Amino acid sequence: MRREVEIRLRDSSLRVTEQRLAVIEAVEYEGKHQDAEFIVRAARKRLPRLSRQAVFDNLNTLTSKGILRRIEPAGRPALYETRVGDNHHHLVCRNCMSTVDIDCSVGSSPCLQPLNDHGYVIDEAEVVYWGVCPTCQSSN
Amino acid sequence: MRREVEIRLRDSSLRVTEQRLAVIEAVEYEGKHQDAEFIVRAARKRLPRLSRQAVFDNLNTLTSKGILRRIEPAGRPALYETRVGDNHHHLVCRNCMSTVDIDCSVGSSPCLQPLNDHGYVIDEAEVVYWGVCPTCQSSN
DNA sequence: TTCTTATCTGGATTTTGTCCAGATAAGTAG
DNA sequence: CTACTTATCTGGACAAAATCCAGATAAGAA
Repeated sequence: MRREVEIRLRDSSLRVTEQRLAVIEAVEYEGKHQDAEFIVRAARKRLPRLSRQAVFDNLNTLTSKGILRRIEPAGRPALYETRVGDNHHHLVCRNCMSTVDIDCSVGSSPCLQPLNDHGYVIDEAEVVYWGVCPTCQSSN
Repeated sequence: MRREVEIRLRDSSLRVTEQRLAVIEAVEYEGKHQDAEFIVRAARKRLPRLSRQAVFDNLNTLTSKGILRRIEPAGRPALYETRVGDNHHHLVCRNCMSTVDIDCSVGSSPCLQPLNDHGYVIDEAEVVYWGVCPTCQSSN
C-alpha cells in the first residue's frame, strides 16, 4: 500500500517523491533480486523521465535507511530486495546469476559468531551460497 | 621457494614466466589481501615493464587454477591471497577495508548446509564478516 | 503562500576490469 | 641446439557499474 510506504519514508525523515515511490514499487513488484539497470527500466514504465541518478541515489538512501536491502555477489552488479530484518541469506547461480532467498540452517545466527574477532566490532555476517540452478543444470 | 612455485605452475600446466612469478611473489610477500592495483605496483618493483593486463590475466588464471584465492567484498575491488584450500572466511573493516582471515566457529562447515537448496547444486558457501577494526575504532 | 533544502536531471568522470591485435618467449619436438 | 607452436605479454581501446557535479525542481515546514 502506498500509504504504508509513505509512513515508512516519513519515519526515516525521507521526502515522499514520485521517483522514490517508483523505485520502491519497481523493487517490490517488478521482480526480486534485480540490479540497478533493471530497476531503472522498470521504474521508467511509470515515470519515463526518471533519471538514472535518481534511481542510484534512492537505492543508496533506501538501503542505508534499511527500507531496501542490497546484495552484492562477487564481481556482479548489486541486487536489491524489499524483504529485510530477518537475516536470511542468498543462493546465487554461477551461470545465470538467478538468486533465491535461503534461511540459515542453524536457526538464529550461531555461525555468525566467529571464534576470534581480532578486536573488530562485528555487526554483520554475510553468507552467499554459490551453485548452479535447476534450469542451468538441465540446459547443458 | 621459487622451485616450489614452479612445480605448482607446471602441475597446472601453466608456463613459468617472469611476470607470473612476479605476481605470485607480490601477493605472497608484499601484503595479504591486497587489490589488483596494489599488486601491479608491487610486482613492478621487480619487473618495471610489467603490464597491467598481464597482472589481471595472471590473477584470473592463478585464481581459476586454485593457486590464488580471490575475495570480493561487496562494492570493493577484489583482493587476493595465497592461503588456499582450508575454507576459512574473512573479516572486513567497513571503514578502511583492512581484511583478516578468520576460521568458522562451527568446525568444518555445518552452517554451509542450507535447509532448502531450491534444486541448486551448491558448491561453495562464502562468509564475510563486516565490522570496524581496532585502529578505526580508536581513530574516531 | 513563502522559503529552505532535499531531491532530481543530465552530463562528465571515476573505478575496476575486459577486449583486441600484434609482438614475445616458454616449452616441446626434432 | 634449433625450429616451431602457441601461451603469454604489451599497449591501447573499450565496457560496465557507479559516483561526482552544478543547476533546476519541488516537498514539506513555517
